[in-house]
Amino acid sequence: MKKSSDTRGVAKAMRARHDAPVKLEEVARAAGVSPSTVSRILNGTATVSEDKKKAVDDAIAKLGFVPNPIARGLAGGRTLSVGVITQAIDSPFYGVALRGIEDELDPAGYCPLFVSGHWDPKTEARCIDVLRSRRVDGIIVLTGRLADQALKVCAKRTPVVVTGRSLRAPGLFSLNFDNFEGGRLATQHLLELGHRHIAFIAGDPDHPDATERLRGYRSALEGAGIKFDASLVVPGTYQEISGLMAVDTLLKNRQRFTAIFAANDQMALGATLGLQRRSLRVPEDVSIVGFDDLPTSLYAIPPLSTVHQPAYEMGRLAAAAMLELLSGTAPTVGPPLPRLVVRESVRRLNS
Amino acid sequence: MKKSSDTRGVAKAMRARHDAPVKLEEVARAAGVSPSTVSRILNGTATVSEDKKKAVDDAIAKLGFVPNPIARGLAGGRTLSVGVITQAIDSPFYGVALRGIEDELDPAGYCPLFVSGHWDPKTEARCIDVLRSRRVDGIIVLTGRLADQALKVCAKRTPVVVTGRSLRAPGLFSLNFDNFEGGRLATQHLLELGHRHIAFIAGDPDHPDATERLRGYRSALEGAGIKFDASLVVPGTYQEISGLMAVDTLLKNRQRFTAIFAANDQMALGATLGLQRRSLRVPEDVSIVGFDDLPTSLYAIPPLSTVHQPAYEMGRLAAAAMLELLSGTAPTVGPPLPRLVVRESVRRLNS
DNA sequence: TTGTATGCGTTATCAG
DNA sequence: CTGATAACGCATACAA
Repeated sequence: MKKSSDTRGVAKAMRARHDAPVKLEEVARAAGVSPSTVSRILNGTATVSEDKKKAVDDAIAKLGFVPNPIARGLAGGRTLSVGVITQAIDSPFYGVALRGIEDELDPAGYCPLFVSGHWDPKTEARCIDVLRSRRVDGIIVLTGRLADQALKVCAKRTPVVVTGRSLRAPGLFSLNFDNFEGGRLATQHLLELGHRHIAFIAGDPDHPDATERLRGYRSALEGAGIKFDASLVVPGTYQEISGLMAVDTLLKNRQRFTAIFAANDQMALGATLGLQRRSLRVPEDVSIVGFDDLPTSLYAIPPLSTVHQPAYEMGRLAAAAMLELLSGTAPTVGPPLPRLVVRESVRRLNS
Repeated sequence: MKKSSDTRGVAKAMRARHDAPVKLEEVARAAGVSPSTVSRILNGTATVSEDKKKAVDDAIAKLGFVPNPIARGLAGGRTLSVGVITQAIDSPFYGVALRGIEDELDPAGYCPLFVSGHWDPKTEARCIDVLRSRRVDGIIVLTGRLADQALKVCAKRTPVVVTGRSLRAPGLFSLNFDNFEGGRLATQHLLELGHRHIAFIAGDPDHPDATERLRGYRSALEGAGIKFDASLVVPGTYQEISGLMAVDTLLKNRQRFTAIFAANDQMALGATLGLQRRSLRVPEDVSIVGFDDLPTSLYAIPPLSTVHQPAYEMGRLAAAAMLELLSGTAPTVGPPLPRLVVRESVRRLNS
């Protein structure tokens, strides 16, 4: 181990090459106090006399001391980081939620650790293991397909906040979104514009979200005295392409419809494209309403009417709830409400 | 400290409530060897006799032992995590790159730590501090506005991979994308379709990307013997809205143009919407080419012709380079090449 | 090849 | 209010 055929000492060597990070002990020496006192000041663990506090603060400033979270985590059991299980780090929808989480956690000194579950229960379970092993102080789960039970078990050891479900368990807080009401709102809107034949492009039936939106659709229909017609419901996968294919299916089956409610914006956009390919215009020939209100939906052509799902706010709320959990108080935040955003993809039906 | 008006012991209490994580020492005892031997087997630091190795592996499996990265980080100086400075965690473009990074790092046992710089040099500098303090083994910077010099300094202590620049320094590897060539490609394409009056919606002039794309545009024009007309170039901000406004500006100034090259897809989409608002159709009246090839551009209406920027691959390459850096070998990966993707937003000009 | 001893930078538990 | 001292869980020179 001399001339280094060694491949692992690199990072270490680089660190050594220059000034090593200043440590708490040095601060203590510089301030003429004990390490414990410095620690106490840093964490507010106990009251310290004013003069010593000042001396320490000065020393910290002068030396540019930054506490080492790794050591802190080992010693104190807290890492000031919270794990976030999202489904795909590049999801246009969840991305906004991640930003909300980041914005809420940052001022509190916490740092999010994002991992992707890819809608796979096994992967999500592995994510939990990874986060656990990294000793995160808490875990935020954005929807996902992990069994409720698994979350409850997890919550016994690590505080958990989960969106998209309604659960109740010790150490666990859930923040659901009223997808049923959202689905109802969208359908209702089309009904009020005079539409009677409203197709529904469904989402993945494994998603509780998706089935709730479908329920909302049915409920609105029935409330208007319209019989539910299963042949107007086509399956989808939440991807654009499935919206496009859904339109093909509807048209091929010669279904009669003047409006489409898609269970998410991505499918609504796919459907719009599908219609255009058949020379059907939106909204002149067919009205379309989506769900989610993705950032890009505002600039779709035509700008998409949709059910706004406040992902950013959802992220903030989830993070806020986590901070409350972490501080020992019961979370008090409530879920955000669905809201219809009317843009240019719908029109009143002339009867 | 009895009835707990205490707010910090919660996490710890929860952890204690159930089985504590099994530690290396217990594995050693169960296998009848010393802790160091277990450690060696875990890290492949030295050769170990077959039988002991088997005993340890069995013990690990039976006890379900998972090494504690925190302790590992403290003791060994490596955390098996690499920091990633993206600009906005919800960016549709960088999101895909993050996924590439994740996919490449995961099999190597590394874990990405994402932080957002928000295109602000100061914030990015803070990000570096955060990552440093978290003892990441390396840092990947996705473009951003941090001074080159700052990156070089950072690289002296922590290996750095940066995209969107061409730098050379010890411990630093950069992976640029040929924005000039991309801009040339897009413009060239429009020229070949017979367009002579091609407007350009520019990106933020602070972005080297943006100015390079403009250069490519000019170069192609001049190559075709067309004089550069500054009044056909309108400033933009890379946001959809600025594309929309750019069209307004162009029209208000009564500029004559049959095609638009937008410095990114978001502005191209905004421009498309702007044209539609003025009853101009794409591509019948105006052809449009974008830049980036966002996942959503395929489903834009009409599907957008654009310069494909392989963000996912870029992410993978950056991560691969980082792994090489970390293992002490000089990175060998090269940058991906720009490629034009022709879809339905352009048409040949009848002259 | 294997075990022993020490240190990584903090926090927490005690005495004082 | 403050200072010693012992963990925290693992890696690694060093000795055997």
